[in-house]
Amino acid sequence: MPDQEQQPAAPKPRRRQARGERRAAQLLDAAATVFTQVGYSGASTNAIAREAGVSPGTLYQFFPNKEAIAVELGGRLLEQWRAENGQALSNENLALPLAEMVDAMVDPLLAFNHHNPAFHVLMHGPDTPGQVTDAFHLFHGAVLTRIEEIIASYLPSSPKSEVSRVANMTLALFKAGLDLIAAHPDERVEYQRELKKVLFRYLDPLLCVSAPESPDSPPQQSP
Amino acid sequence: MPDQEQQPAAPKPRRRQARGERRAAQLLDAAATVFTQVGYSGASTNAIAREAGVSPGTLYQFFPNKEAIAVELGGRLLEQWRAENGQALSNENLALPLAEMVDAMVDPLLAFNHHNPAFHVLMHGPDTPGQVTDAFHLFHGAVLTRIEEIIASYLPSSPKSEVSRVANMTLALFKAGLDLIAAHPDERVEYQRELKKVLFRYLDPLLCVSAPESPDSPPQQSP
Amino acid sequence: MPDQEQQPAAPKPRRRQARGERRAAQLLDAAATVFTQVGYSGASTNAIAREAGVSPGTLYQFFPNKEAIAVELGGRLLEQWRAENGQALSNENLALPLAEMVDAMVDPLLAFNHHNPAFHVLMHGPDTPGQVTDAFHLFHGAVLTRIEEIIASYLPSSPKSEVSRVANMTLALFKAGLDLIAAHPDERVEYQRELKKVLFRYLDPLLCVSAPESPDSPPQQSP
Amino acid sequence: MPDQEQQPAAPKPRRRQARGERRAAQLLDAAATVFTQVGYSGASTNAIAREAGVSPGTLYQFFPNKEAIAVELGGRLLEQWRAENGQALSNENLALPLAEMVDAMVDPLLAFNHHNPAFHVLMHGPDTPGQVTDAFHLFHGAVLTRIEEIIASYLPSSPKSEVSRVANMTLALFKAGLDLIAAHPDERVEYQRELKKVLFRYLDPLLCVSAPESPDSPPQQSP
DNA sequence: GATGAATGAGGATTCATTCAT
DNA sequence: TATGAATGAATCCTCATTCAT
Repeated sequence: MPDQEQQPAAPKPRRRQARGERRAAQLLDAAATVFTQVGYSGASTNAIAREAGVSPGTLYQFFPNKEAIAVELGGRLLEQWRAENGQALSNENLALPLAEMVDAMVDPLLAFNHHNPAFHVLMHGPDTPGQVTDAFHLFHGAVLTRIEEIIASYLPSSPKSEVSRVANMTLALFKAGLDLIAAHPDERVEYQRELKKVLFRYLDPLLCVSAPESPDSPPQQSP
Repeated sequence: MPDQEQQPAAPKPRRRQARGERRAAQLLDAAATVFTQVGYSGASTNAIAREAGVSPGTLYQFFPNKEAIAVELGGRLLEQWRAENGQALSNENLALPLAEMVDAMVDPLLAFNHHNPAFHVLMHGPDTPGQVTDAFHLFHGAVLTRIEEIIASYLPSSPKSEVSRVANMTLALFKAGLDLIAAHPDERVEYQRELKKVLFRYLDPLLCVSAPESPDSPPQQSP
Repeated sequence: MPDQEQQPAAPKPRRRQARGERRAAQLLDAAATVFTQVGYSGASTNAIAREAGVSPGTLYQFFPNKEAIAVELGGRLLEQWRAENGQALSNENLALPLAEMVDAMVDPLLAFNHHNPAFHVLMHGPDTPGQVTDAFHLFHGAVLTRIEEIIASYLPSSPKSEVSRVANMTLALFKAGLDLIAAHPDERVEYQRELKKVLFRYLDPLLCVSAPESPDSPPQQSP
Repeated sequence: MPDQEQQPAAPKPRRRQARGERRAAQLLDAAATVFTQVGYSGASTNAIAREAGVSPGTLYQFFPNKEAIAVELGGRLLEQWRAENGQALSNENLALPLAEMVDAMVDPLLAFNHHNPAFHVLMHGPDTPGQVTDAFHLFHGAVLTRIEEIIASYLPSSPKSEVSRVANMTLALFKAGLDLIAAHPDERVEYQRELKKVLFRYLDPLLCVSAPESPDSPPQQSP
């Protein structure tokens, strides 16, 4: 009965996994489903357990509370995203022209969101402020940090606060697009195109200013 | 126990109705406060009643359920918005160049939202889908319709579906800006400026194409 | 529909009473019953509500939580005790010789406890430390304070700390007697007598020392 | 994986039993710790297992239920007490004058309780009657029996029922003292002295009456 | 109209205990 | 034998809504 796990350096990695790891994953799957169906506040831990086909007690063997489920689900989505798309983007895309960069980010992200609708839910969090503690800040923050890195590479001479602001705005625009697509599933391609327009047009002028080496940037904001 | 209230325009519309009207307003005020503090899902009808200084039973004398409160609050906000800003915008602004138009819309809207934070809450609705039935569709729809009218006046030759899409996107962008400002209250002016950039840059190219009669379309944001 | 209550000085005593006051009392009665049957930790709020013939929600209209029930029940018992026995003891008994004083206190207290077995429960509190917060400290403290007053009147020249210690011990002895009687209901008179012996013999020598005017106090502690 | 343990008296009582014995002891230690911290009702079997560093399943391999843990812990405490103090007291002390007898019992008992705070917990049991079945009756009974023996030796001519009653009262007084010391840890010596006063004064007159053969009964607490 | 009492299903979470490995 | 997963009823408490007064 060998452990699936291979961690040569860790002497006692606690083999609480075989069944447990599977259950945890099962529960996260269930949580993703329920979150998607009824939102975060609407999701009851009992409903998640039921969806996972286990008893409520079992859920609490793996997660100390509802928020922790969201946290871990967010973590898993992030990992999954990186596993699927991470490497490609990390390095190469930073050199791309903006239009292609936007394509290279938005298309896979929207595809990912399409296959993992819980992503959308976690990006928004509950409408009840005060419950937006760790779970969503973590997730949101992780995404934001990545965007900041990318933006920073395009705006190397801008102050940190502005980079941060542009990143925040970019993320907000993306979320807006996510909402629209969720609200108009039959116009997903159109809205996807529209979203990319928004992002491109928002970011393009910013880049021209701080990247004067590209001589023919269409819009000049202030002549 | 004489009524303190003086409504010169409505001479004597039944003491009861006057008092009732006041109660309803009181309750809507309370709802706005509570919604702002704890969000829509977080707001309990009991809390709203308490905030209004009345009993839960009284609340249900004026509103059949929690959602109806949101509906009416939305209606009242819309009315209030029109009363304060409506006329000015309705006609004159349609002729403005885009940059000024964006200013003329965004600034007052953000100011309005600043003074009526429930606006923000109602624009988003609960994170629990399925509860987003009437209340928020109504409100959202009302706002959207107005935006569609404006967009349509700028894009007279575009098909309705595209006008609608652009309006939806515009509204979504505005909501994104609302979120950002709510999340970064100390950078409100910066984000306000950023939001206007986004809107202007998104809309400007659309207009150029379909409105060739304005010769100097290349954006001049602030002359 | 006149208010039962007569508070001439209070202009707005809130007439939330008629039914409510009755329910609250009902709930306290039920709580007393349940506490007596299954102890404080064993008493579930649902069980108390059921015993009172109301729904759990109703209970929470009157008491914010389980502990508050204990607090109010303690308060009510104290009031009831004072109403029934207070005046008599308050002043006159302080002049009595100790043996009569002990009789005058222990007999009515035990009788009271016999008719209000929740008294016993509240004197002990839950066996779970950390839950012994307000509810039981309040009750215990109220009883203790009264004992301290009495003890102080017998030991006028003793330092406060010693008075307090003697009072604490006296109360502890009384609680011990309470336990014994609860554990041996068929020997109540015998244990009652025994308890009085304990108290008398414990207190008598203390008094002699500080009250040298009583010449023939049987035990002399140090010859 | 050699056993660290060395039990010279039991040469080789099965490796398993040795380990098992150790586990049980481990669990009882953990139980003592947890009981002391959160009381009997507050102690969850999971918490005990965790404190012992084993899994809940393991706990149930040694004890059929929570109560059994208390029973065995009580047994172990009794054994331990006997091992440490038993012989000395058993025979010799019965001949002592009361004052010395009280010293000879109370001091070691309080010391023992100080080093084994679970003793206190087990003496009281849960505040939930009905759970006070075996576990606490056993423990309490064992202690009581010993006290009865001692009392009986001082009251040889009294009826059994009275001996029993005096023993019960004595035990109750001792428990009261335990409580006081637990509640006032910084006054432990004072309360210890006070407790001995109580016991001496309670028991002394009883003894004089039925034991006239000791000529100088009038108490000399410390010669 | 207004009040506050009443409801009862449901929510998150715990826990003694059992089972599969 | 030890583990940790699994159970499910029970706990305290909340809330939208209704009802008697």
